[in-house]
Amino acid sequence: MDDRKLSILRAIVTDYVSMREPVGSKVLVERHKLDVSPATVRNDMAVLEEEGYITQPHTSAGRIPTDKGYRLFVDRLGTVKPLSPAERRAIQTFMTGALDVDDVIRRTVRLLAQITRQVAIVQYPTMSTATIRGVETVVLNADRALVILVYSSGRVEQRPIEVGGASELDIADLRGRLNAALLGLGAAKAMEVLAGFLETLRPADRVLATVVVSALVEILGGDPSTRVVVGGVPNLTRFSDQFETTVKPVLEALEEHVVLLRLLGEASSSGDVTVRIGKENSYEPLQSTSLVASAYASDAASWANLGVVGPTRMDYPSTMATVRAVARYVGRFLTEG
Amino acid sequence: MDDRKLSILRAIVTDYVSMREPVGSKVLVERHKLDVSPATVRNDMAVLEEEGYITQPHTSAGRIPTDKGYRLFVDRLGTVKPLSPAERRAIQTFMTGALDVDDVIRRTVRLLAQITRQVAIVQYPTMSTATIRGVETVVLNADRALVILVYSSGRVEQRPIEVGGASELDIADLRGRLNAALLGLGAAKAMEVLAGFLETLRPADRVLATVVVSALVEILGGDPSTRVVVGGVPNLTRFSDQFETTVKPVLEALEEHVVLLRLLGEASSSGDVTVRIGKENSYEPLQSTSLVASAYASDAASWANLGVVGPTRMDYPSTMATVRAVARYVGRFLTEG
DNA sequence: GACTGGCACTCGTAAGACGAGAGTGCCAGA
DNA sequence: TCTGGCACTCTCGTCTTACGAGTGCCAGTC
Repeated sequence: MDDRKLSILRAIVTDYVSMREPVGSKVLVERHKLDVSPATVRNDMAVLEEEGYITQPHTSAGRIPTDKGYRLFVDRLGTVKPLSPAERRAIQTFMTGALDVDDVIRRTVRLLAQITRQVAIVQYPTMSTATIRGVETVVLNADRALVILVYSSGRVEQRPIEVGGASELDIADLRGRLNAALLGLGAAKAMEVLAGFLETLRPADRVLATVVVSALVEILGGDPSTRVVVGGVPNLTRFSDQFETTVKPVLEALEEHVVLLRLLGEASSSGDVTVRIGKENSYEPLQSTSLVASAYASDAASWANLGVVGPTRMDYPSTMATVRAVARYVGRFLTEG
Repeated sequence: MDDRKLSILRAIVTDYVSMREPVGSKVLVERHKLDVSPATVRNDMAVLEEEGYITQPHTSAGRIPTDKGYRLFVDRLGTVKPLSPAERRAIQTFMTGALDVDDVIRRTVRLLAQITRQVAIVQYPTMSTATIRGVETVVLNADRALVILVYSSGRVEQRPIEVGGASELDIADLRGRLNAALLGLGAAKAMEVLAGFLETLRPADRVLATVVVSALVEILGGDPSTRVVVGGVPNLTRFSDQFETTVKPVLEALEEHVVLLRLLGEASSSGDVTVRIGKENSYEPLQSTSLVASAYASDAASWANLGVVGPTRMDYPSTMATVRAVARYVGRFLTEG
């Protein structure tokens, strides 16, 4: 991959992000003073298209980046864009006067949505370090049983369920799998795992599992760290084109808090800001969007996540810088007072 | 106002609500077996239009109801539509397994959004009966002061503010006005009043007042009863027509929780379900929608509000029945345990 | 006096035609 | 390897036209 081709890709991405329309060879040469002719650029673009980095909406339109193109841009081409003084100031001061954790989170969401002008998602901080010590089941009679969740802190929660005549063997087997999957996890992580747990089972086992998992989800839902707060939804209107096909699924996805929790968790398992672009997202309704996420320190030992969701056509350098800065700031605020 | 004209108005409203397009004289006669000819209906429609109950989107289209038409329908024509068995069952069971108040509210929002297929708004229940005993101010120096809020329970909250050189006289005057407006109110009511407080002042006084009111809003924001939870936002997509003009302002309005709190409070100050249709709403971005709201008992002595927001073209009888039923059920659940 | 059938009229919408413009791919030549 | 030139394609906006739904009005009937 040629240096010039990379510059062209970079130019296409930045131009498309700011102009919001397919970019052609001529305007590209003009706006980025590449020292070659449009024809040369066209040849390079043909290669870039061949290799899947850009695509044409239709013949005789300019090119737009593909998910793969954005990925390359984010990984190798994006230059770190420093925050504007106004943004820096906003981040420095947005916590002054925060009342409690609820308030901190609400402020964080608002800030993140406002600066990035996108939809912000913030997970509640993990306050307890308790992890799951075990899942137990107690069969009461042919129809009913108890699901019991034991935390390392010693706390115990239980829910009655209807087992609809499942055999004790089945129940024991499921319990084993659940323990294998959940042991040692915090509430939030456990919730994430449960979100994808049913798919790991044979369809025949899912009837019983659905009931048990629901009970566990209800129990875990009592823990603040399994919750997320969403803000800046009106920013979705800046998608503008195609409402029914693009915005509707995203709106629906944003109400699926458990899914959001999982996506945030997947995205920011590594240390720094992480980006999931379009189809890289495991959740289909969000595959026309990108997720920029980061973990933040919620106390000395534990982490929670936050991020923003926006169109794949987003200003990645700025967004990443903002998410990183906010995550660091909130982390410092929560851990140091 | 003639009996037949009323039937025609009723027919127009129900037809337009279910078909979502302007309704003409011919189809009206066919679908509602009115025993008159289309020409007669047309004459009546001309009168109804004259009197402002219906209107034509353009010359050769059918008629659609105006806000005034819906109002008459709601007040005099709507027949109470009983809930479907499925809905009744959903309401009966949706609370089973609720963990805490947070969970009750989340479940209520989800239920309300799901049954009405509209956007649901639920105010947090009022848990404390504390009211405001007084607003105090302490001037620290030329620039800084303290705003102090004293509750009847004895609790005291304070915030520092920057007064930017306002005279002690101005500050005392403002304090007097605030006390007059807020004394004896609960946190939620106080928040509602503050939402409209600035407009009651002369523009010259607003600079200082803005600062003080913000401080009070921050303090009051600590009380759960000043919070609202919104759900079912994806249902907005069923507006479908005109995204930019219709849905965007509504989305933005839905993030203005203080405004929502005020609207809910205004709407359901009376006992039963209340409806605000289109322009009847005091908040401009929501004037293309209707609000159906009701109070619910949050404990033995106090009330909070809930409701749904939808297009003015909504099924009022069903929506009202649902809101009423949910409000009653939640009230009973909270007061009786 | 109230209702009805008939008729001319209006106006939005869908479908087609058409030109302009943007952008491309390709090729021959530097 | 790059460039200028050129024919080609495809979208988009505009214009025209035909259609159909729905109306208002009027003269006639019960």
